[in-house]
Amino acid sequence: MFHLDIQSRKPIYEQLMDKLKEMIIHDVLKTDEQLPSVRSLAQELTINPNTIQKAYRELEREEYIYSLPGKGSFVAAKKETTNEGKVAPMKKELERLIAEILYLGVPKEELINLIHTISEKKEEVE
Amino acid sequence: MFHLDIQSRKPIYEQLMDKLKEMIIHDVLKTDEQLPSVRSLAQELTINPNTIQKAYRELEREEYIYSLPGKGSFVAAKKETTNEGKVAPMKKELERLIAEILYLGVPKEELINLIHTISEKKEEVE
DNA sequence: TAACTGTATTATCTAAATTAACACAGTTAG
DNA sequence: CTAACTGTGTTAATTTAGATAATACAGTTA
Repeated sequence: MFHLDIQSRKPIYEQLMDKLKEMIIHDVLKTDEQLPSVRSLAQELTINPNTIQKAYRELEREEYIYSLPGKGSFVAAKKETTNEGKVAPMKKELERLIAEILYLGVPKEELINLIHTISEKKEEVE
Repeated sequence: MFHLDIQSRKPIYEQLMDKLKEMIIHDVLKTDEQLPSVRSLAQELTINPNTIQKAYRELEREEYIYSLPGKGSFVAAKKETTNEGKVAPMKKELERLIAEILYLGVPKEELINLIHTISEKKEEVE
């Protein structure tokens, strides 16, 4: 299903969260679609089930997925937050990253194009 | 000079790198300006000198600063890289962040405005 | 010479990430 | 009903990165 980098400085459960978020955001995983079970995914990726569950727990807390004990874990319906408490730190991080990339000489047009490209891919889906 | 969050999940040396990069990028610290010495900054922030040095070493590796043994550490001249090996992973991270923020319901215009704002601040300086 | 600089080393402590080995309860197909 | 799935919880052990502590050495400068 995916490939994780064990050597990476980024924790495995975060890498997994990123991958799953990406698939949810890009509608590769559809609303109410069932995710691989904790144990099967652990076996497939040859990592510990507890690590998978940690990722699932966090994704549930962030409302990207929901879990039904005994049944499985599923993709949650999209939920427009605009919750500033949640979005504000992400904007802050975005700002930092953009400033640095511009400083390194990447033209702003390239970044604006990036936004448009991602945004169009988003509309394809809705 | 700045304030660091000891409780943060982000390592202290990375927080320090971010703050210094920000000041260099926004020209608060000018080219060839001397940075606080490892020891004085450690004392001011009440953190270990080794932690400061780790930040400085990394910043030197990324060519944001240069160090002269016996003399001090100084802000490096701006260096347009467009070095894809360095910029590519940052773009990847940017892409991830933008996709998530858009998914959460922030309008793309807001992000484009952000780019313009940062970009203008950048031109003020050049 | 004294007081600064950066740099390096070695040891110790701590917290987070990960693994391991379970257990318990709800669900479902045969 | 049972067997094989699900998610969830717990407790312990291991590993690793980050941070601290205590020095040391060499270059710079007033």
